[in-house]
Amino acid sequence: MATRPRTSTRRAKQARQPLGRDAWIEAARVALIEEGTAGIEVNKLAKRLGVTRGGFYWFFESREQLLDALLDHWAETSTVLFERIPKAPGRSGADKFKMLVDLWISEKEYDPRWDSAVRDWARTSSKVLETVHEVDLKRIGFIEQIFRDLGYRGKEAHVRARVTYYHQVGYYALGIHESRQVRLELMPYYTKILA
Amino acid sequence: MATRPRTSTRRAKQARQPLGRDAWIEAARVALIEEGTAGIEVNKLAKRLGVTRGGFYWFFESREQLLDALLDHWAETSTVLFERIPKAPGRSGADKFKMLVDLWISEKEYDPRWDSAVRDWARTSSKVLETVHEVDLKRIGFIEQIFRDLGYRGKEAHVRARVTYYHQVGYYALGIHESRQVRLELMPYYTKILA
DNA sequence: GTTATTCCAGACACTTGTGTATGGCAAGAG
DNA sequence: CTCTTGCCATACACAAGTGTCTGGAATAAC
Repeated sequence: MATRPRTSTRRAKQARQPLGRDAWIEAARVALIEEGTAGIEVNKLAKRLGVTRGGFYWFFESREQLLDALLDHWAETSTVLFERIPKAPGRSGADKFKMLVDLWISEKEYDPRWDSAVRDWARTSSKVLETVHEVDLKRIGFIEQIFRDLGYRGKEAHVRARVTYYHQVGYYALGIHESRQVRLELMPYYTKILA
Repeated sequence: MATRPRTSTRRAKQARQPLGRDAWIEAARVALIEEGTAGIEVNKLAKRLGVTRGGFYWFFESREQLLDALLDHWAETSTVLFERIPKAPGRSGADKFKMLVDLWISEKEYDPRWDSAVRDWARTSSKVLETVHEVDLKRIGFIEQIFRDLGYRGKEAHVRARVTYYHQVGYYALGIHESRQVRLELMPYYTKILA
């Protein structure tokens, strides 16, 4: 009665290294970026992690609960990068604007795909949409502060912040992949127009 | 042996009025907007149309073929609105810019949700992404022409067209719903900054 | 060295979607 | 009126996903 080779089924021959709740969330994040919410399937995530679904329900009650956790994760980590720019001590308005552009162009700390994926998700989930709105308003507020430091007042600072932010969101929404160099070449024009 | 009330099962008591291929595509379009590609299910569309899936496979070989038809439909009808603006006879650059803003704000001919939905779709389908890219480039070309009519030259016209277009895409991507009045109030600022 | 806890494998029942096959009504052609 | 063609209902087979349950291995606790 063919006993299965139980031991070698393990994720490697390494010592036991349990996944933990965060690993499932991270896998869900990647899946969301690559395939959208429809791609977040417990089976697929398990395969991606090199296990079966067995352990999933130890961490989460349901797939729905995983999605909630994923959204929370995004909300927690998506405003910090913008918040610290206007609050940077001893920097001029021009410096801060440059910091903002760098944040977007370098794409090191800020991952636009992560952002875009959540935004897609929001289009079909009012709950997610609400969260995204809150984050957007916070970010625009921070950018508006930058334009105030540049000397703009009132509504003009607000509209300039909007144009800047919406433009960037649109850029990512288009799914363009321009080289870093091309984007740097266009930067002076952007600076002239916006700031 | 309980014969079913066959006659009254019909979509109404009206005379027979077959759906036709386009009706299925239109239903798919609505479903895409409301729920994304995952929401495009043959069963749901049938329910929406008041029939069963019986007739679907008379028009389409598969669900996949419906999606292809839907993408084609979008590509065919999504550049025309932009194309005719720069080609409008006897209009100044300022007029044309205003026509562009009107096209976006009125949201009569141009349905931003239809656009956004396809863009979301493109994020997880390279085939769709390709089509969307082509459309975007065409549109930006038309807008660039408007800025040339406004007197801008070379790269500046190009970047201004980009900022304008990307900003608008971003605006819709954010899923904001501002009143027409609010948007009209902000318009002078936009005009000052962009044109 | 027991014992308990943590995490995972695999089988099961259930649900929901696709595509096929068959039969039948309705409307126009003859 | 008859017959053909267009369009739809319904039943069926199949595939794929979710959530539950049971058992078992690996590690930590004692």
